[in-house]
Amino acid sequence: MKKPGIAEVARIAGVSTTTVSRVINEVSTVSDDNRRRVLEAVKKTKYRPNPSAQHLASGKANTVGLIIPRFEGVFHSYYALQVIKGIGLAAERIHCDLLLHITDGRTAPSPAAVDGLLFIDVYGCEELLDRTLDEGLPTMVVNHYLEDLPVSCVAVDNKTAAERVVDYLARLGHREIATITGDLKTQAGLDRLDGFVNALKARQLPCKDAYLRYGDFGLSSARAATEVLLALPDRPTAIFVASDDMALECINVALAKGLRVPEELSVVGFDDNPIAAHARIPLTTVRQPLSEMGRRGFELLHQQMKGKKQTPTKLLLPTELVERQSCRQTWLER
Amino acid sequence: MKKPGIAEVARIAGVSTTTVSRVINEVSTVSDDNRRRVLEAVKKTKYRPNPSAQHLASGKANTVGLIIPRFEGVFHSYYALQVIKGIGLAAERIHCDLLLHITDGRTAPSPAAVDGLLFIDVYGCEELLDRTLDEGLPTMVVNHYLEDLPVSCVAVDNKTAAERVVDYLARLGHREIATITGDLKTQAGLDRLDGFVNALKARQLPCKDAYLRYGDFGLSSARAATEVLLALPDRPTAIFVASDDMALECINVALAKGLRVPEELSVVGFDDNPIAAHARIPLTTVRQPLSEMGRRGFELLHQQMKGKKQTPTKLLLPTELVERQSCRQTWLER
DNA sequence: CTGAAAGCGCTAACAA
DNA sequence: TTGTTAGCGCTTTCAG
Repeated sequence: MKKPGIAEVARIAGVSTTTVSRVINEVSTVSDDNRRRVLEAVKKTKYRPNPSAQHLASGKANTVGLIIPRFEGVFHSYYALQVIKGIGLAAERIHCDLLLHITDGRTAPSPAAVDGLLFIDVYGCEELLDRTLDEGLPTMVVNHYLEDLPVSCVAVDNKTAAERVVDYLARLGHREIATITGDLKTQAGLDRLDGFVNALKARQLPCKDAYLRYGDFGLSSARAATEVLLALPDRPTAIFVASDDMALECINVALAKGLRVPEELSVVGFDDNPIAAHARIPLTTVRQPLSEMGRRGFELLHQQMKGKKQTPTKLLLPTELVERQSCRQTWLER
Repeated sequence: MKKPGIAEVARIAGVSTTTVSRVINEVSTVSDDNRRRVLEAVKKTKYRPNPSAQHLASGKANTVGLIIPRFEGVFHSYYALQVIKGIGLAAERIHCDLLLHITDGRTAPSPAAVDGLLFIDVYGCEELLDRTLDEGLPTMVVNHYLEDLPVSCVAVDNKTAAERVVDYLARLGHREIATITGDLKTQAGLDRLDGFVNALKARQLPCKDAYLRYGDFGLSSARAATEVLLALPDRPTAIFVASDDMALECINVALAKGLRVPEELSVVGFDDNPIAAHARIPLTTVRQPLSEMGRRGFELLHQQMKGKKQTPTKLLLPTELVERQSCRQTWLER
């Protein structure tokens, strides 16, 4: 009792394999009568078409390659998983296969095996990306906005998010605003810093070098940065921290030094980790649509795959400032 | 300039397609001379075999299906990602493709498309697993130990880990030991509780009902549980918490109530999250070999795939107690 | 609306 | 050691 083939189904239904193929692919018109009989035979035999054969015969793989750069940093948070979730669910919905590759850029799915490639960021995979683009394979990059490359991408609008944090803090009356950055080797880290500095300048707020502390998304770096900041003679009244983990650590340090948060120090994080809402002092932070980024990326790629070769789509997803209890109006302004 | 096929390579090398196939698959013997010429032609044409065609012709897909249950809880920590990483790197190493499916159990990769199936846990996918087993497809379950099913699995030895935590705490002189459990719908949650209770009984330590607080891996549940525990007239001197996130929250609550940690309350977590080492009070916790679990699971499955149908392998991976600074000897015993 | 026949790109006997 | 020849299981013209 081996696997039934399309021929077996055809025999049972009393039609040709062509007709079976037609109803499987919901293509062309088939008489209701025949359709019914085929469906019946399919159920009876538990027939499942062989994807490889379909691919070979039709030229469509119905598969997208998912590239996850083999970069340690990627795995240090729940970040990537959220994105993968968005991609995975979107793919599942339309019954598209995902070929997962965690790679340092030197290995990759065979172009012949996929209809398109979806990169979760591009660390170390720049060459691979270039090659893919050359081959004309539909490609999408998620979580990294590539300004100059003719490739579709969807990322979170980190700059605007940072600017809005500054706006928010400024509206609360803060003028002495510092930041603890993320890893500046990442685009997220860089953009959040950029947006921060831009907003400060735009509002003519002081932008002291001493207020720019460089972190790397690690807790230790946040701790060190906070300590420096709080020891400053003109210590800031608010700190924009580039991740929730770091922000929570920042608050810990401040509290330990006897500072009251948010009364004497306002802190804003970034991510909206589940942990942020449940922290000792519920954290005001920036929510990023990670799953949505994955979903949108996949959906856009999928359109690209079946549509004409459109010009690359570039998408920047908006964030949302989630107000909780780690910020307060400065008494100076009251 | 379309994709070169094996025929094109053969033509350029001046040999038959069979010979090309032979050198591609490193099979049978080919004269050094021919091998060289084929390799050259391959390089020149940038030839890459079409996996679907290979699959169809050879019957080997060189692909394993990776099943991730579509269960919200799975995505709430960095947990799954570590496991995926282990699997992904192992697969990459031997150039095996991974077909990713995030599913609620009602969809699955076509059995014809894969040589084996690797489940990351089984929530909601029990039926799928049964069906797979019936079909005789090589199967492996990771992160869930299935005692009674004839299926290979590798999981973390949560019970023993919990027992060793109790041992450790007891050696420190603690007798009043409480626990905050994880979600008891998960095997990890259940086993950690089991191990805890067993160890208490084995050492004839008090095992009061009031000391067993049910959490769900969420921070709120940890907070509530801790508050109850600390309000007890005979409040425990040590708490074993089923996850680092919850343990950190537990410490937060204790600290807020004016308790000193670890002087007045020892806390042990579980996971060894990156965050545990960098917490205000570096957390003593249990390190679980997540990536290794993934890697081992994959490797075992792979052997199963190419070897004979062996009897299922069941593996329980040992954990490691990481001593940091959240526990202390009780003064009672000094 | 239906089916016969020709492959899709590759591998695997089987001969030579 | 090499090449010839059938397919693998499906889709797709192209007639009917």
